[in-house]
Amino acid sequence: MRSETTGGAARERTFIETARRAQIVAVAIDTIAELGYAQASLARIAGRAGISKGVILYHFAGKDDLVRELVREVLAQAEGYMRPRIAAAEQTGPAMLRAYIEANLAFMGEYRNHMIAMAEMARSARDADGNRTFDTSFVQAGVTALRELLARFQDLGEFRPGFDPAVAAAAIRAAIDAVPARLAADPGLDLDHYGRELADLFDLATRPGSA
Amino acid sequence: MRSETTGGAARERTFIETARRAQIVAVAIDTIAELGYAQASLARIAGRAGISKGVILYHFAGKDDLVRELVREVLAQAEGYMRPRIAAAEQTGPAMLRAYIEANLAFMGEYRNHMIAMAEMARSARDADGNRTFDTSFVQAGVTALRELLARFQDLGEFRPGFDPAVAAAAIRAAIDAVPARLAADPGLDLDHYGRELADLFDLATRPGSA
Amino acid sequence: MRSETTGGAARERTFIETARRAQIVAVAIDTIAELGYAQASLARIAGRAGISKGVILYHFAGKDDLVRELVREVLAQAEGYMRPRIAAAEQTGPAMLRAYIEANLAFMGEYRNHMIAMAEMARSARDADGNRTFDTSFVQAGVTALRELLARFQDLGEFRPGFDPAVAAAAIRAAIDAVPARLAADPGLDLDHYGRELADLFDLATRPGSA
Amino acid sequence: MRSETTGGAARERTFIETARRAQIVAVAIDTIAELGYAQASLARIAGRAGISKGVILYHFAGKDDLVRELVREVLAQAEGYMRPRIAAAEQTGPAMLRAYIEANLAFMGEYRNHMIAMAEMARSARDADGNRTFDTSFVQAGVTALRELLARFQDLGEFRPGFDPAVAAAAIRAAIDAVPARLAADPGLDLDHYGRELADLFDLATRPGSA
DNA sequence: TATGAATGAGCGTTCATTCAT
DNA sequence: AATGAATGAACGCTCATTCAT
Repeated sequence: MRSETTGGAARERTFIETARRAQIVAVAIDTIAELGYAQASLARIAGRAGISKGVILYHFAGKDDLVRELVREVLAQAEGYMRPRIAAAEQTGPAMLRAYIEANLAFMGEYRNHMIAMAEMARSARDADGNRTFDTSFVQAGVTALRELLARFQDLGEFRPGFDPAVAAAAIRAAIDAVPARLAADPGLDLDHYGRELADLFDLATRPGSA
Repeated sequence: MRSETTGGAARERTFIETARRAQIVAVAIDTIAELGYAQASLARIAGRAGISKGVILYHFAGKDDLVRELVREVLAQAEGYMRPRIAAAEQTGPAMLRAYIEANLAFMGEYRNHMIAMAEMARSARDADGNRTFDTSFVQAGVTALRELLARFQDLGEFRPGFDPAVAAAAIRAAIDAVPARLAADPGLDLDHYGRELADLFDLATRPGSA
Repeated sequence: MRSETTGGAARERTFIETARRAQIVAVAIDTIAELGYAQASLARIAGRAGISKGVILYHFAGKDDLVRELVREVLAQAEGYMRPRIAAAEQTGPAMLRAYIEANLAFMGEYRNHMIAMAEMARSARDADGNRTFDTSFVQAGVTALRELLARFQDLGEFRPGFDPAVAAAAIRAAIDAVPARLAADPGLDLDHYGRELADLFDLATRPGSA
Repeated sequence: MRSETTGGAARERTFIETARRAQIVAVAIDTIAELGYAQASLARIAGRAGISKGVILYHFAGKDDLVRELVREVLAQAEGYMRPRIAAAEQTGPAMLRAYIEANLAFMGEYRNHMIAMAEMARSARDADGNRTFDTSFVQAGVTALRELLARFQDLGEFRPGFDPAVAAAAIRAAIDAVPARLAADPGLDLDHYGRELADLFDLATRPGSA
């Protein structure tokens, strides 16, 4: 098990351990996405994975640890997916904003459950005292990055000067984050269309020289 | 006892019963808003209300029933608050959209916990099998009404013809629904400013003759 | 349940609650005495009491609470039993010491399991970090009271001046505390005889004018 | 693997095996002494030893086996330490009793954790059914040896004829066995003083011609 | 109308132990 | 000789719910 023996020395991971951890995280993602965080008990996750509850606790220090790993993983995957797409866009404000929105939606199409699970996590995961485990921090992080992008190009005159980048960033993120729920309700949703429409809306909303 | 929305003879409620139900719902709203749905056990709610757990189950058929009532109540309150404000606006698409957004934000300012609790509910409340108690239905309802408004005035030429009213409605609702979370993180948030900014963004995004 | 509703206002206890608490404490005493603290799980105690595990947790805030109540009760009982016996003795050092020892042994005869359970508690009960729940404190308390008695009458010249009251008190308490274990091993032990012998030994050991 | 005290062909132990067993026992002693028996899980012991849990179970048949070995070892060490000290004393009852008590205390000073662990064992170690692993047997053994010593010299007239050697032996052992706990509570305890005081007390209590 | 009592399922976690490697 | 992987039972505890009063 993790760090049972070593005193923090970052110990290598076995092949089998890596595989199991990945499997467990994957099953956890699906479970959370389908049943919600509160219903995703270790027993339920283990059951779906066809393993005993103990296995999870052998590989993870606790439910918290599993959840944290899960979030880390999805975040890494999302970034790995989206960063090149945004980098590939023309480096102007509007083009990057469109690329950002569309890349997000594309990621959702390919990693649907990952995103649904993340949305669940972000809003539901709390400790026993009711304090948020991720007290908006990682949602906040996304909003902040976006706000900075908007502000930077607003200063350069590529966006309309009048709007508050904080509010715009929040609105854009919210529109994106709402997609998983819609997707769950209507699995046939056309994400390409959705992404383009969303990009259009916020493009117009932030385009210079309109107000 | 009886409290399910029995289809049959909708038995009158005594004064005391009405009062108790209202009290319980009020405490439940605050509890959910502060601690989250998962931590809002009947025991906790009863404790904060200064009554015994049994009282809740005397007045409500179960937790589900309480939650359903809670949602019903908040929705009714929200509608009662917003409808006149929207009706008071100039009856054009853009004006009504602005009124809609600003009324929503204003409501949040005055009934903060109500809205936070609603957001918790919408995303968290599930039964033991993981099925959503409100399978997006009431969020959906809000989106649908908004979509119809957009579509109607789009047909009349008061909105830009090119956009998909469904996507726009979803984006607007999402931006509004994200506010409670931001409010929880930053209680000093200026809702008037936020509302105006949001209205500006979506006004520009939907204004005719821009694309 | 305790303090579910009230905010510390010491709420009266129902007849039934009092009875249940007493029953549970009694069964817990027997269970701990017979099986040891570590084996005395809530489930085991409940099983022996013919009730469900939940009942215990309904009446006590947790295992800790139960244990604390148990200790409190036994201590109170022991004091109620012994105090009059010691008070009834001639108020000289040696006579009181003898009365103290014999009263202790007599109590053990009548409340055998109580004392065995106490001994278990004193030495075994620890929290999850390995810290003693009763870090020798209540054993210490007994030793301290005894030491003071010895010291007081030593000053008055009723005990031999040469000995260290702290060591003597510890030795006497230890000799007494060892009895439950012997009793468990040999249920036929003659406690009267044992008590008299013990009193003789420590009488001689502390008598003035011998060294 | 084999490590139970098999009655049969007592298979030789390799050097490495002997070393590992000794190491494990040593760590177990410290762990039990510091955290108590209940907290001294195999995982915890292995962790402190820097080895995997499996190693312990490779070298010992189970936790029981480890504990038994531990006790055997400490007893052997204690005897090796004390026997020469007692043999070196003048071979009279009182002198040997004093030597016995002081040798015990001296041993505690030098092998503090060993004795604390022993005390924990003696009173706490039980199997899953609550039966004592050492049903007082080894404590009993110590008491018996002491009782025989007292009885022998009592017959020779070197001790006061009136007392019951069984009770006296039990009291003396109890006084000695209580020291580890006091030592844990007050690490600065002066064991020499304590030993001398104890010896004085029991010397006077058993001296001939006093009653 | 309300309460206190009790239940049973489920939770996350710890643990000694087994087993293949 | 040693390890890592896995298991299953048990633990203390929380919860929604039932029921007699």
